[in-house]
Amino acid sequence: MTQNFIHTYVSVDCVVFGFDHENRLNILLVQRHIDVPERQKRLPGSLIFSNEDVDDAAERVLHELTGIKKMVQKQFRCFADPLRASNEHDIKWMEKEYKQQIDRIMTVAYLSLCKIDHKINSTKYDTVDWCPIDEIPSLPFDHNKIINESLIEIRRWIETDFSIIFELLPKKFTIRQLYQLYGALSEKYIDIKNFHKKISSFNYIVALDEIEKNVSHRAARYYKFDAKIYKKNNTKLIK
Amino acid sequence: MTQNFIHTYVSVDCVVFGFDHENRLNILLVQRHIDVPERQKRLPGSLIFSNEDVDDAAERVLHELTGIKKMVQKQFRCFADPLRASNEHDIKWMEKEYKQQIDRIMTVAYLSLCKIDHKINSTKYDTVDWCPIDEIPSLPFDHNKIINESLIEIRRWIETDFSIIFELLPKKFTIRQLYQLYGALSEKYIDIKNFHKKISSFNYIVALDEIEKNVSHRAARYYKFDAKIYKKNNTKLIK
DNA sequence: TCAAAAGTGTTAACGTTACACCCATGT
DNA sequence: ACATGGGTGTAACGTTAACACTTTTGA
Repeated sequence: MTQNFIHTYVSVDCVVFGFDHENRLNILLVQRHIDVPERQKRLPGSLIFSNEDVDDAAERVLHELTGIKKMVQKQFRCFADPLRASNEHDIKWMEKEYKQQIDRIMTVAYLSLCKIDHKINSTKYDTVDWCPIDEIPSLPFDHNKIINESLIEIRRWIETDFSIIFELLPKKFTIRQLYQLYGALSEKYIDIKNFHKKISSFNYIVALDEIEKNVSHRAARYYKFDAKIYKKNNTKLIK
Repeated sequence: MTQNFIHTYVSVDCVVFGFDHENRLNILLVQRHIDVPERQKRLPGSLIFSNEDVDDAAERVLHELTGIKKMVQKQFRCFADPLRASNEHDIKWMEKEYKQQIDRIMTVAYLSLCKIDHKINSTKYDTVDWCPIDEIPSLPFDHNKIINESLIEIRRWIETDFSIIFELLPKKFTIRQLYQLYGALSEKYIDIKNFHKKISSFNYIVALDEIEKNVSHRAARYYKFDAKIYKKNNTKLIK
């Protein structure tokens, strides 16, 4: 009986979202030359060290991935299907990557958000690419499942704390940009005019002097998000 | 480098909520005679087996705890502080419980809900007691921390899916009972009269013929919750 | 001048809040 | 009779939704 208890490796995997200029959600996928011939895209992740908490491991992975120190991160689910690492290719890859036989592996999945124009400076991966969520290829392990769950989770997150949406937008943004992003993240439809009126009525959405340039229509005003004001009286977008 | 990767035991711990007749949230705590002299209350939990998924382990723990087969359960967080199992008493307890040296242990915490009048038929524990959340004693490991987080989580859960609140109520309930429970689980204040009107307007809240007995005021009607109707048009309590 | 989107204004519908009022029951 | 809570009605208020109208800009 007692010998049946699991004694396992544990990893973290990070789903990093970005919002591109064609109004699509994207996810960061990585590749390394070292992975040839199993070379294929995957979610960034790592086994956790013996004296490391999972949150710290996720922070480390995110830093190795982007070069950014403090990214917003949220643990959302532990994936522990006993067969999740039983694919032949995946087993080979693990042996190569970790230089030891690994039987079973559990992973704790994290969600993170990144402004898509932010420079990505990876110390670990050779290739780090944004991939639109509609074009995610078949990934190793249960990474496709993790991504599907993360989509549910990011939507829930926006409902709970609207302000995290600004992590995905440039510092200066137009209300249309915010509208498009909100549309990509929420089931609820709002008329853009009414959205405009509502958003601009919030005191934590601060109008800037700057407006768009070289657009073939009336230029939109840029706005910024003021986190301090938001914290004082955080209004839900939809009551 | 490679030898530094964690290779660890993993457990699940279950926070089971109940709602008592004094309108207090309660949590199930357990004790076993075998635990003497370290005997103390703790959250129910178990190491997971080598061929077991975490969700299945939680289901097993809940069944061993209550005798109930299919309880509502929700994974809410992995706790992996490297020092969470470093207390001397906790280490001794683990040796006794699992008959092997255990260095580090991660746990995946689950939230579950139970009608407080349901008969508890534990196959594993000698003592299973409801404990009001205001009277939770000091518990081993990080169980107090887990409970604190579970309170945040259950509130979030109610916001996302109002219907789970009925898992905590008897099958027949008065609107006042529902109101008290909602008050214990939500920050939002609603006037009881308006709450009554709103709730009774929902078609998934079905009025029964039965009314209260032996109360020193006008007897309240009993209602039941119809999950099928709810699923068709799930209305949020507060938009 | 046209197309496209910014931005403002108006109104009706809807939901919420705050009470007033009557009902039923045990003490 | 009174206290306590059940249950219904209503009017004021605030928010949302739908849409008309004006403004700005490039082609």
